[in-house]
Amino acid sequence: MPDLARERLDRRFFEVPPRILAPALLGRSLVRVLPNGVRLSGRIVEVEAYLGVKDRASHTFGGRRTPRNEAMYGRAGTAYVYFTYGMHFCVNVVCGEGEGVAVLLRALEPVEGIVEMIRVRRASMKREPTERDLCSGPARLCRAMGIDRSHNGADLVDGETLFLEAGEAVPDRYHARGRRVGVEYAKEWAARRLRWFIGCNPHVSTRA
DNA sequence: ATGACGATTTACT
DNA sequence: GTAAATCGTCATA
Repeated sequence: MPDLARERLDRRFFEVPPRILAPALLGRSLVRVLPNGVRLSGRIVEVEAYLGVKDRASHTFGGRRTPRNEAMYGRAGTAYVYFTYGMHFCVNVVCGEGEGVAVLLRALEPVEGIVEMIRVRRASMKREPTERDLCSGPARLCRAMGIDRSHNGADLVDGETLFLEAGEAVPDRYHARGRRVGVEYAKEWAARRLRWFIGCNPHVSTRA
């Protein structure tokens, strides 16, 4: 019989507002297939919604549209990968209807390819990484999963190297919410509770 | 051409 | 808790 958790999420799943998609992504699987065929995956345990042109914390705030954020205006189910702080990549799931809205993937619980993830993450740390160090942050998970500039604009619905599988949705009663991280510059938008995570999960980036 | 700034992570005090 | 690392991007000139 088919393994329902390994079914892909269909396009319609992503064609919803970011505040709907964000919590719906908890418990789903982000899958990366390396050039050598090795499969890496993680269960999504923390996300943030970015509400587009009206949201001061969003890269598309005020209708800003540049080569960098172009992918964020793409069709629902597109990956928006950006480079920041001169050294880190972060990945978003574009949603809505081409209006520049997306959900940032902030933390995963490693599932497949953990040994490979440890090997990669070890390179950027002085001490030996623990399993909790691997994907507990938006840039950490990209590093561990081998996600970079080349995945910007990739299709997470039909893609071959980076995509989402159904996994198992997390019931609302296990959801925790809070302010988004690192967006203090966004003034009143910084206080909005647009971050969702699995409250009891040790792989989230921060619990606050 | 220049300068300020990150949707972060790491190590160190 | 604080500070350094590090550079692509974009607004300004």
